[in-house]
Amino acid sequence: MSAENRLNRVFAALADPTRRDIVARLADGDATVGELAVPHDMTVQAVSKHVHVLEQAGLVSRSRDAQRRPCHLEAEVFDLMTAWIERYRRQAEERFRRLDAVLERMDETTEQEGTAS
Amino acid sequence: MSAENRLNRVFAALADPTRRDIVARLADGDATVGELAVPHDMTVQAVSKHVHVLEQAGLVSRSRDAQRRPCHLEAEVFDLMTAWIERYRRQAEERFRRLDAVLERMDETTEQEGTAS
DNA sequence: CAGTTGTACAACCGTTAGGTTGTTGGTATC
DNA sequence: GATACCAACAACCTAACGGTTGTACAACTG
Repeated sequence: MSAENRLNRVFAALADPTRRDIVARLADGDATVGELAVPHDMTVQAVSKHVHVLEQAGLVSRSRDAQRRPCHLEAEVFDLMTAWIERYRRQAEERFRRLDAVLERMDETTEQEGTAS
Repeated sequence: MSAENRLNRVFAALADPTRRDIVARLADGDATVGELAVPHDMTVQAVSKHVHVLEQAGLVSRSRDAQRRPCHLEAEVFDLMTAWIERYRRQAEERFRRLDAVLERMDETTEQEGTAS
């Protein structure tokens, strides 16, 4: 799957508060769908769907323990997001830095009007 | 607006590749809706909707320049996401660290007791 | 074996999201 | 004032999402 597609799924997965709750719970330890469903006011099936979304996003993996299928958080996927975010945050900050420098120069020579876009 | 709601909107906003493209473009400098629409194979109205979503998420602000309304990237909102992500990444890593310690202790105990089965 | 538990699958339903077209509103420019 | 331009608003369509119910299957338990 492309990085573009992975980003789509990861961001979309974390856009839902129920799924963020599930991630938060799994950060504290593995859990089954049934256990994950307890604190949520919805059916186990609905939680199962949410887990499936997290699985498709690569944020959760499942194993097999008899009839149980514990969910496990794959925290490395977070790196994909932070990498994307940091890239453009830095780019924006770099731009601000340059813009500040320009404005400073304009202050020094207060005779021309700016053309900064 | 609650932090929960802000997170919903920010993650959902960045789940769309068109909107991530817009953010990437704006990291390089402010732009109008018309300019943002050029590289995208869709109508200006559609791009306008995407910008509106980014605006609601707090990722973009607009100003007024005659009949133009330039879009400006508000990169500080990224902090909200990175804070959430880092929190649970660290929690998961801490859990792994403790688990590793437990497993190490179990290895030591096994060696001491010899446990010939 | 029967019964219970944990989970998955399928069908359905109401709401939202992403896109279109058409129309309207400000703001230059002629 | 007439015209052209940028952008917003409204209505509409289709597809996807988040939830439900019902059924089914596999594995433990009695």
